[in-house]
Amino acid sequence: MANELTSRETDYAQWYNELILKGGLADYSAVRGCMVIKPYGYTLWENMRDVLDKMFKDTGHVNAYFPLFVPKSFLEKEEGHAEGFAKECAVVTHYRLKTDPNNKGKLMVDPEAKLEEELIVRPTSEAIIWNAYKDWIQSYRDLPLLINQWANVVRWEMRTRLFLRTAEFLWQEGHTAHATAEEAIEEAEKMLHVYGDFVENYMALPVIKGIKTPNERFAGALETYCIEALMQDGKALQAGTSHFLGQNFAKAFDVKYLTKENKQEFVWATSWGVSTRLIGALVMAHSDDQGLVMPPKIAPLQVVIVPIYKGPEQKALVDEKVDGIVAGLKANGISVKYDDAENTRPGWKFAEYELKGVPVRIAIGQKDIENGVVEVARRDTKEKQSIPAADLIEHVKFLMTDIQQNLYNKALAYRDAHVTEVNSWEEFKQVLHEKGGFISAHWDGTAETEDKIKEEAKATIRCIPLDNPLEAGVCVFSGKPSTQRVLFAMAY
RNA sequence: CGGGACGUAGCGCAGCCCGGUAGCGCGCUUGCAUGGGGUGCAAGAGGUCGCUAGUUCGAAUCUAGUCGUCCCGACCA
Repeated sequence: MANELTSRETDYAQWYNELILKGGLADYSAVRGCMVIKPYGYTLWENMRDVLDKMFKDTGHVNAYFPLFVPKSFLEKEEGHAEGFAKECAVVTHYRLKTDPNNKGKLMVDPEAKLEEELIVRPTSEAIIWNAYKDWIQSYRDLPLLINQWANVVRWEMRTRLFLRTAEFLWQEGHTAHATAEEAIEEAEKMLHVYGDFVENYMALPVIKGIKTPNERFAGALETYCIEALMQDGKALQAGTSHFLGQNFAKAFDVKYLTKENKQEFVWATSWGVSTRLIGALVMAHSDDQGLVMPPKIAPLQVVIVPIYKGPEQKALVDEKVDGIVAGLKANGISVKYDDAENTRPGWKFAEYELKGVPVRIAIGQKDIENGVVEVARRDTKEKQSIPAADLIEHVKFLMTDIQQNLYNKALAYRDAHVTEVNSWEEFKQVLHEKGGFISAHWDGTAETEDKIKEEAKATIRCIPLDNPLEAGVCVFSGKPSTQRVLFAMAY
């Protein structure tokens, strides 16, 4: 075995990194904290993006594009927002280089090309977008304004990890403006459900929808909604967020509209986003010690066909069969690759496509042709089956939905087995360290207790689930009265 | 920002202690065989040893500096 992977049990973090690198999703780049997203990984992102984009459009949103650079003064306007992002911003101070007179062949920043005002590479686009909205919104007739942007953003993180936290990442950010608070809240909740729908139905990953505690809120938001997913190592991962921003940005950027009654009012805002981080979630949720496992609905490649033959005569025979299969699959909207590369043998290909997580593999050789069958292997269970050639297309269509469902069921069973109710601090720490997963526990509702728990146990409140039942109890840490359980976990 | 590791061929590494002009495996090229789970044999191509300065007849190796990347923690999507 040339390409042995580190197992999850041996070293989960290393297993994760190896899957990304060896699976061909991404590579480290020459720039600290920034990665190259390779074609296989980028195709995955495109597939995710296409589905989400359609969902956004189906809910009335349109795409636009705003500048990469944000004037520093814009970022300052919303105080909480500025504070939240200030320490991780890349800053442009000059606009020109020149050849260094003291160092032949080297370039230096031209000190005469200093910008009047520094430009910040967007860590998020609220500021630049709300500055534009000021001019776009005059009347209640201009509302709601429902805009999304697909973009890259930069956050100068201390420590980065492939897909989970890179200095530059790709994402979408929705920024909407509304006439009333109710409508804005409804929008923020609607988009949370769009995200939940996407992650569950396309990524095959169950999520818990909830709201963040004030401590964990987005900088500048009045309410942050989130979807939380559970990874195979028992740590939680925030897969998407949607924020009700109140009138904070409208006030900061003076965005008012005229009501029907001819009165000036500040507009109400939301923003919501998911990023390439979702790819990290996908990898950690479904993959195994043999490699990646891609859910069929968004897999970069759904079916791979490996020919098995001796000599050109057999190869020609196989080619002919494969032509028909490829056409049949494509006609059914299934992506397929016929890998007839000569420099690798079948066994190598089998292992390679398992590493890449291609949901279905088809092998065809002389024996199969004689028997009128093809060999079909599914990545999730690694089962191999001989299928009558005539039934192949239908069978593959069945596998696409069955694998998708199986991955979801597996992830759901794992998640459900890892939500634990605890009623004492001892129990809390024990479950957290021995079992992991979500811990449902009473909390007194204070930021102080939340901080102490974080300090002592490294667990944070992931969310207060939507429609959380009220239940009288005592805080697991402080012993003070509590009205409901919240979900704690160690998180990425 | 603290702690740890590393930088030598496309990739993974050895050589460094004890200085003498660079090697192994994979991959790549060509040929023949092989082909139902990471092929075998043969012949080839490929490296200013991260960068800079110093010591020396001579530096991948010793000294000083410098740049960069990764991993583990605290902070964050």
